[in-house]
Amino acid sequence: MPEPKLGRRHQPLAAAVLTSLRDAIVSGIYSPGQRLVEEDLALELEVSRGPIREALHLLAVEGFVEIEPRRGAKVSVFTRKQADDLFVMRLTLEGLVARLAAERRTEDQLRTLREVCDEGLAAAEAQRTEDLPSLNTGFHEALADAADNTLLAEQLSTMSTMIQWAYAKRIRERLGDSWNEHRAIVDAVAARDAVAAEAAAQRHVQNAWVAYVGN
Amino acid sequence: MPEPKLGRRHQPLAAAVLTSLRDAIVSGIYSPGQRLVEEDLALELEVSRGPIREALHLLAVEGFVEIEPRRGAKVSVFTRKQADDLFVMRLTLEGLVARLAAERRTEDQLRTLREVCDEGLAAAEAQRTEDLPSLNTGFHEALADAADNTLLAEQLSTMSTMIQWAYAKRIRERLGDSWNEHRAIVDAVAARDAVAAEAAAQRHVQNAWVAYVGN
DNA sequence: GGTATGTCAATTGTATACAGTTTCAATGAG
DNA sequence: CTCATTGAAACTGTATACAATTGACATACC
Repeated sequence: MPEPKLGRRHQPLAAAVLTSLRDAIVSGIYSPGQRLVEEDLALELEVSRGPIREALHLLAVEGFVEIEPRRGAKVSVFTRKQADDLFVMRLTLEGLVARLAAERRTEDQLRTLREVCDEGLAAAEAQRTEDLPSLNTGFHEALADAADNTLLAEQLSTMSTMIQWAYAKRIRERLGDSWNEHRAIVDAVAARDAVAAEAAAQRHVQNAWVAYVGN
Repeated sequence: MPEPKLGRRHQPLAAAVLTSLRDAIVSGIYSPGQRLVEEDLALELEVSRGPIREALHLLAVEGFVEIEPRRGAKVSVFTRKQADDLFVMRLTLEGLVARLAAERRTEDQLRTLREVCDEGLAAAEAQRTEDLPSLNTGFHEALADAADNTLLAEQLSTMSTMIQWAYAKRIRERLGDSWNEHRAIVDAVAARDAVAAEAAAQRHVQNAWVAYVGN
């Protein structure tokens, strides 16, 4: 096995394969419903079937692929309903994050939140749209950090990836608008107003939903 | 390979291994922190390392074991905080289920809910404690069915298993009391009162928490 | 002509073999 | 006595080989 194509060794290959496949799915290289044959993928990524298998099964748990015994894996197809179900869950959990953040935040965490938020607002006003996605995830990570619930943060992370993918076709750039909503969350968190924080976070996700779905 | 010990063939061995291991962990046969060596498990369950590996990685995603690269898997150790974090999440999601159920239920679903609830109340009054666990999960499954959000139902299912495990040592039998709380949820669902349903469900989980933790 | 059946290719499920790391203990030096 | 070194054992990560099942297509039968 000379010069493997993906990430460096000894972070297990399966991990590299996992992210590689997930990226390929999310970015649309593999389209929904498409069959994912283990050996084909193995050839393509230049590893043996073992790591591929593991990655596929993990992706099945995460929900990106569906596996039927003896019939193999295929990229998940999302009905509108499933996507909406996901969204409702995220709405709820994002509200929880905001509430917890309001209750538990330290002054340090509040400071970083403010910083990220200001940066985001500045980038939005300056139309530096290429920076907005990473700032956006940065904001939500900071909020999750303040909420201090690792499990919740991980859940939300995969969920938001899935939602992004599920609604990919309909996304209109609204990353600029969202920073005013971010600010509202930060203000509530600063005031330790749990109810307001939760409401603001839910409004935020709600608006994203409207932008994605277009109703 | 003559006469494998676990479930019948052609539901993949990995699936059988998965549930077998999870049961063993939850029931305390493997204690928190204990190392889970692939080959030992393979010998014990009379399969090769392949299925064991897969099952372990899936359990890692579910949160029952932790895997460090090149160092193997061990049963997760739960801090009090992590358990509480889990509980908060469940509290929120269980509330969401009740709310959705109140909004979306059909008459049929309401009928089954009522049936399960009556059965549970009867069993509780008759002190038939051995029937209560399955009736309890039956009730929550029926509620999830009415809520009509598969993803949410699956999430909650694993979460409740984990919580049961995490607090296992402290569980006091409160399965009898809980049926009055169940009834309150059903009434709210019947009246299509989403707010009341959500509140009742959260009260229910909250009480379970108190019983588990003992504060 | 339509349905049942048999055969074959494709693909997954499982086992085994080997290579590379990590761990742990014994040994030796300071 | 403590700490670093080194060697071997244990274990994981990966590859390859084989067995078993499925699905499709062709063929035979009613």
